[in-house]
Amino acid sequence: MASGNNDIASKQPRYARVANVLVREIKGGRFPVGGLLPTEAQLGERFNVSRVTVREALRRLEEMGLISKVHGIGSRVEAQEARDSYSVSVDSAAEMMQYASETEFIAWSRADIQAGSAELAALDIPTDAVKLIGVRTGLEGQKAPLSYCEIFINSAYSSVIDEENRAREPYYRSMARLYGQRISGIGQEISAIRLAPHHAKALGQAPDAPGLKIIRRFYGEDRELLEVTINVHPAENFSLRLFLNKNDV
Amino acid sequence: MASGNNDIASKQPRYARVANVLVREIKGGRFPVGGLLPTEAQLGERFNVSRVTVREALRRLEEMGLISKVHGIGSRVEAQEARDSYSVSVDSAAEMMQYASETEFIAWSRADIQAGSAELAALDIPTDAVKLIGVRTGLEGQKAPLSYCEIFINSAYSSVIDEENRAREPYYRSMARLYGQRISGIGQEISAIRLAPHHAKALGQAPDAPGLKIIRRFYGEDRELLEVTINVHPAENFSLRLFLNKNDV
DNA sequence: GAGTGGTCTAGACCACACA
DNA sequence: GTGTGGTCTAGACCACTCT
Repeated sequence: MASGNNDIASKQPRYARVANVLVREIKGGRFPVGGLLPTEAQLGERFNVSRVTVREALRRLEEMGLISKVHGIGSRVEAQEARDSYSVSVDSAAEMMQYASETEFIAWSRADIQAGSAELAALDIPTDAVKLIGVRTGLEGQKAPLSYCEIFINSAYSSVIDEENRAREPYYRSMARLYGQRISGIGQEISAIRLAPHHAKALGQAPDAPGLKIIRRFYGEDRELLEVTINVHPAENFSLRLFLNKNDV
Repeated sequence: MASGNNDIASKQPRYARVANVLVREIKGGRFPVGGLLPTEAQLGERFNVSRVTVREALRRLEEMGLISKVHGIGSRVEAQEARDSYSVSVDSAAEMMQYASETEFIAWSRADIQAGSAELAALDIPTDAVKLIGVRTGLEGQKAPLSYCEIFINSAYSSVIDEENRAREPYYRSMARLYGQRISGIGQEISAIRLAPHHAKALGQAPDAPGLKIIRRFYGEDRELLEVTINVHPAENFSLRLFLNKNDV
């Protein structure tokens, strides 16, 4: 067979046609979830295209989350409908967290907490942890702190805390440097609260003023929980912005 | 040349070796941001691999956000460092927004607003819009509403609003059905507020109680702003959860 | 060993951007 | 027109999984 795209009534590439047919057939139930697609060779024969073209089509299905491929096994159907997937792309996790690069954490107190304690259990922290309480401020002693922080660090990595009790970079980044631990995922839980007296005092706000509370969980390679942070921001000068880009599909 | 991977001291595929070298060279400044990479043919010659292999390598760089490809032009260097990218994967945009599937929006009032008015300008809405005010409730007349809503719909798509002034699905989904408009991106802006009297009344809360305010902007194909929603939730029974998965890289 | 996906090649034509 | 990336083919060997 020559090359190019000679099909009738077709302006789209061949792999797209193959992909579309397969998407429709998966949606229609011809290939049930959990089952295997025909082999690449069989699909090539069926659609009269080369294996490379079949693979290009399957790549799209994979990106859509419809199938996964397993070496030596085949292409497994994972879902009947393409997932909606949105991505947050930023230059660094720090930027996503909206740490201005010129902020600094100042710890006021430090405590070691045993796994199983009520406090850790409430936060789903399964390991021993070091708890730091403090505030995040702009650099060079600005007026009011930006947020009130409680930080729990997995004891296995507690050496990222230096004696100075100040930190100009997030602890998970220190972990990456010192232990080679990379962040594999971040959970965020955002809610509004009424500032407690100690929050209000630390932030220079009126008691009972509204505040934004953000709990973040940082997970490492093996879904190990590395760090949990609780940030309380005064409502007045803080909002969280996220832009989610729809992925292909 | 035969096939396979005959290189010395190399267990990784050839495209990976090509990709690694290029990543290092981009990082090192050999190919400046904004400039073009050598053509695929030139790279194939340099690394002694076929063009298909070069393309596989460039595909990786593209996924890392290091380059973008422009048909007829070349491969443009976009960044010196791989971006951190986190994705939110959910079954639907509705789930991401944490609409329980059993909620319903009830509009109390409707108004047409001209582009350029102060209200629209404050929200960066460039077009005429229809403004709906109402609440989101659980189905079957539950107690208190879940949130107080203001919804601005681009006038060009206002026919998604039915006369009943109730909606069991998000309007952007109706747009997809009626106009074929797909959501390409979503902006979220989250802040804590003190409930205004009309919020408190609608939500059955004490005045001045804290609340979570979420402004969402829904963009269509051409970055056209389709819909803006403002949701105010009582602090007590609402928190926003997001899980961000680190992408490859 | 048999069968699957993973990688690779050489060569070809098409679609797009720019001069 | 010239040159780029986009798509496609036929055929090949490698790496993995299962029997």
